[in-house]
Amino acid sequence: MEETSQTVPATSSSPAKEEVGFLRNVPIFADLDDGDLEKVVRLGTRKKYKRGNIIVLEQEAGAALFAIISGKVKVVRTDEDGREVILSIFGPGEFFGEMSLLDGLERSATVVATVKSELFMIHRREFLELLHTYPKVAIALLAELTMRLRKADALIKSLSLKDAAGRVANVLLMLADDIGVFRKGKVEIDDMPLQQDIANMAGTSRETVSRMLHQFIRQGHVSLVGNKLTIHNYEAFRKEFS
Amino acid sequence: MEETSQTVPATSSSPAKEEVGFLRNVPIFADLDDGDLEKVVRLGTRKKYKRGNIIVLEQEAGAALFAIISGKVKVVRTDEDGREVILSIFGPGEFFGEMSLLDGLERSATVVATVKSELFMIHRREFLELLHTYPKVAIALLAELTMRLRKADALIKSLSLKDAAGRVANVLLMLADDIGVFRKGKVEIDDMPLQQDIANMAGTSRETVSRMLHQFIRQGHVSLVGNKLTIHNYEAFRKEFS
DNA sequence: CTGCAGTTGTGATTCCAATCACATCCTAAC
DNA sequence: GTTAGGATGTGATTGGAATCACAACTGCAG
Repeated sequence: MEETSQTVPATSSSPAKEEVGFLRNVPIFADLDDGDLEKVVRLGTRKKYKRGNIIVLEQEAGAALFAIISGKVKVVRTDEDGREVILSIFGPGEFFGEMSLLDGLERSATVVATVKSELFMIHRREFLELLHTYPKVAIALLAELTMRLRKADALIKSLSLKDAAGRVANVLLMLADDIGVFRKGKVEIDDMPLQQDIANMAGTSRETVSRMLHQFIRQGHVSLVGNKLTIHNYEAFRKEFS
Repeated sequence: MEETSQTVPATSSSPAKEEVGFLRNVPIFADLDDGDLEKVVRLGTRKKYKRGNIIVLEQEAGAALFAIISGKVKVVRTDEDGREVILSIFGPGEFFGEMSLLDGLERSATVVATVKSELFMIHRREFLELLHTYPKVAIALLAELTMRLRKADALIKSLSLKDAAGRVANVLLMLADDIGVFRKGKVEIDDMPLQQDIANMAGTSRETVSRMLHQFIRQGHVSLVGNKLTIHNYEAFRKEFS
């Protein structure tokens, strides 16, 4: 898949047309029609980041909404002594940065590109306009925030009530839901995160993640080939580690 | 404070007028003017609950928005073996139930009245109408959900990175922010929750909460008289247990 | 007042998981 | 290929907090 941004669009003098495609995968914009999407595209800019680049920094006042065109980012909060929690991992079609944008408070987390990524950025002013012009977007945003709250609540429950095995299992199940490929009861998770990152999502240590993963393998719940993990029976696995 | 619902309103045939008062304390309705508030009041109904009553039950499909007129509720999720996490505690002016309402999914938590409470309830259909009629409400709701996400993220960080002392301190600080009275660097929290409930917010055991509370007292950070806890130096306490 | 259910305080014990400490394995660069 | 840095596997040790077990206190009901 190569960029073809030099292709001349048929109906407009702006270099849009096929650029609006990625916006259609972004849930909060999905309801808009082509014309509106083009307007949205013109409100923002594209930005590229290399693996490890910081996209937004905790405590910065800046405010913009980012949508991921390609790549992957993690949203983290960090300790005084450098230990980090991963609050979310986002991929293509997902967006972030809406929080300080909606309430004007400073950013509460840092966002880092975990691989080379291209993002679409809209500044606060433009986004708020958008929100008022297209109530649909506001409603879609409500749905998205709701989903995130549900996920956050589930994570809180897991962190509060489960032991290390349960918390690691929970992360695997979250990954399955997010990026897994379901096929006949099995789920394949290509492109597993590093064990350290799993640990930072599960609120445990890297070593414990390693041990739990192998425990799951010994128990026949999952198998791991290279970077691809397979959960053999999603329902059974979920049930065992609620 | 006695109910005076039989007082005849001056301008309307409905028994509204002084009933709209409580809605003004509800952030998502705060921007509406008197006339609109009266309409809102007529869309819903009042309900009373006794201490311990279940207001909404996890996994129910039902959908309604509840605003608290008086009293206090806790939002909990429960284990197979009965252990519970408290996700939030809400008091007068706060609302809940918007999630399954916005995304149509089943409820993900149970809500229980912790004291005698009176609630105002609006059904899904009416609320969604409201959302479309008054975009202001949608925007205010976005702000509220954002705040809840911030709180959830902070809790996740606390649960992931801090030890028992830090997590209990964190709950005290949350309570301070929510219901504390600030005066010259000190914060008084009247009406402290049960230790068991603090434990269920901090992801620890009741015994540990007891020990940590006494540790804080020995260290001079807080004092406890009857049911009132005082944090002697909010900033210092926060800093020590970030 | 008496009693009882609910709440809290505190020791003793147990055990899970963090940490420490390496060995090993990978892969990506040279 | 060789090498180096990152990532992972796994034992040994330790510590923090859950759990168990009661005692003490509190308030409310009768």
